[in-house]
Amino acid sequence: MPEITIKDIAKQCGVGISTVSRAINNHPDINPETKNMIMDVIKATGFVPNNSARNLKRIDAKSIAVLVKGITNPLFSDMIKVIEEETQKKKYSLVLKHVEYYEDEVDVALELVKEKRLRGIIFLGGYFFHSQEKIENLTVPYIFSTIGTAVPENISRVLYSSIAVDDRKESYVMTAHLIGLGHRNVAILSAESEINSIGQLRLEGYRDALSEAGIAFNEKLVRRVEDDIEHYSMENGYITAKKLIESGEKFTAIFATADMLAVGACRALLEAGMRIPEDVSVAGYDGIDVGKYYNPAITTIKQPVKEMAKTTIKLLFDIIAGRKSYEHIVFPAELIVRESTGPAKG
Amino acid sequence: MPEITIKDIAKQCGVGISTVSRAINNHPDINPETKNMIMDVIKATGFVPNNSARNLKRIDAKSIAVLVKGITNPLFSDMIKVIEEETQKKKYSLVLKHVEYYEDEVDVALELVKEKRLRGIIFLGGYFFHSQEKIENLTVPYIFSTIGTAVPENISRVLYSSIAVDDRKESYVMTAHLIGLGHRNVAILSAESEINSIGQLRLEGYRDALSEAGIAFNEKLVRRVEDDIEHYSMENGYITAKKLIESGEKFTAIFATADMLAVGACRALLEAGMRIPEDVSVAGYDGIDVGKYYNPAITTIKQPVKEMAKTTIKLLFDIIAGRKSYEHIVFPAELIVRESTGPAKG
DNA sequence: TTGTACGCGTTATCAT
DNA sequence: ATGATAACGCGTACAA
Repeated sequence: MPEITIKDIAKQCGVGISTVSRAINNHPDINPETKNMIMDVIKATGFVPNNSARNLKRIDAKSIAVLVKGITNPLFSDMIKVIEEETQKKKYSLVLKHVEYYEDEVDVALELVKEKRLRGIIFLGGYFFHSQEKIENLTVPYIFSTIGTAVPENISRVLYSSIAVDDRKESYVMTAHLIGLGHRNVAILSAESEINSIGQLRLEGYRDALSEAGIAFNEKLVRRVEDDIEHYSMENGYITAKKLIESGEKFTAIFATADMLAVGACRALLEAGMRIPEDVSVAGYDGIDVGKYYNPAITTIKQPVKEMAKTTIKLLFDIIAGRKSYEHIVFPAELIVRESTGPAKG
Repeated sequence: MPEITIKDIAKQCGVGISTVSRAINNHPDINPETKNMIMDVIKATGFVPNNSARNLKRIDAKSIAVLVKGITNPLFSDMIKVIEEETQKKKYSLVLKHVEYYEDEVDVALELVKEKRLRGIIFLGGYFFHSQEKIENLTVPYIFSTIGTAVPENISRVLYSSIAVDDRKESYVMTAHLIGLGHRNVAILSAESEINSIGQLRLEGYRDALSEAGIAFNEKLVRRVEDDIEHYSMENGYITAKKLIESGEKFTAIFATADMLAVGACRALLEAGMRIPEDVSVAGYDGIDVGKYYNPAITTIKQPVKEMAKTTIKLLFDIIAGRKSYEHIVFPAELIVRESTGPAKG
């Protein structure tokens, strides 16, 4: 089928191509009558301009992009919402791009920058071990928002910006909370083992608290989630906690390094006939809704998602405007004690 | 900054533009040596082809798109995963596009078809009250996958395809289950009131069951969720259930028309000192993970999400291949009785 | 196997 | 206010 183009519209209206273009793009230099007439024909024919051609020609798109790796993460939804709002306020348009787990987010970014003439990028999720060489090709400002992400340590810090929570420290806080309640055998449900991954950082915080309290680190209490299903899922928390229980290893508390895992862990404990927190305390991490509504409500580390998102987008626009060149901001998180943690048994 | 183009590469390599193009696109007619040389230069310079220009030229992209309205819906994640897999098997590429709640999904589709030379579209989420006129401009096959969606009733059914669950019937099944347990005062947590919205359909199923059992419909037991926060969220379930409780209206069961709402409702009941299901039964709808892991596990209507997704993508490819022209498929859902529903009190 | 030249649909520039 | 025309960056006939 012969796609209808701006030329056809021009012909049908008996005007020049540029006049049609003016009508479409709300240009000032056009007679209202002509414009109306053209718009009528466009409506009637159902003409839709080709974005590829537009992007090709357009110098300036006034748009930024968010590259999201792991759309499942409920924390991202909130962040994206905030980013969308702020972007609109600045009269920018936002390109939301979902990156497959097997894709390289920098490659995707590189493509997108050219394709859409982006002015900036926000990376949400993913691990960042990109070659400095490659990332130097990214000629627009970009920010790593490290919620569910590790900050790239192998790249010069002046090259990029980041917004993060100190995962190691906050994880320490949570573990210390449990130890403070008298728990000596604290199991941890942990995900990725890659260096600098959040999973790893949270594990280190756990070890920090242990060693500070003079508690020997027990490898058997560190349970890695299944690798072949989604890492931070309730199912994985359930499976991993179940294995822990069946292992016979003694513990009075479980620190699940994500609320999603904590929910699954709770279920496993309950099914095994254990009470929470009377028999076993359960702690999560992230501060997502489900922990608040679960029964029992789950003690967690709440990341200030909205504030982080606001800061992220503000920083990006500051960099775009040349008011800043880069910045690395660490946000404090908050320990929220709810019903799932209590004094150690006995 | 002067963006680097295919011309620059050609010049630097001392070859013609088309040769570079051949190298990039894995064309057969090219000397491996030449190709390697070119690829090296591309790597070194960090050249990335401009997708807009490519799309503009390319006649055939072998790609389809999924337009998702309401990325928050956990059901969508599963569907998308399946669709991605099947699409890859067919050697097609998939464009995943998030549609804002205020955007018209057909407009977005129209744009995208031109921009990316799509061969087909799957609509996930959104309400479909589009003018037939507009939708007739959509010249590629499209399917409405009605999970969290209402099928467009105002458009000729030969124009589109749909994959759905009979919301009214399944809702009837759940309500009948509760009535069968002896419940006479069943409250319902319901969302949208637009005609043919899933919220409305599920409400009708509820009324069907009531009238069949000879139970008078009590308007006061129909609780609409807050309109200004996300409809199908735990928070909304919590707030709405709390209001119901505080209203003093008598009920022994709550049918939450989404599992997310059910979770919030459970929390509200528990906080009010009620036991589930001993004092009040709670039923959900959708069959998402959280219901399975909640305490108590929530009785629900499980939509066969994966099967539906598989059928959707298969149907789309059938239509693209011309093996079919359109089809409307209704999937049976499954009542899963778990811990949150039991005999009526007293 | 390789290079040249045209056109994809649009916007921007320059006349008019 | 309007129209002709040159890019935008790439793919692809076609010629070599």
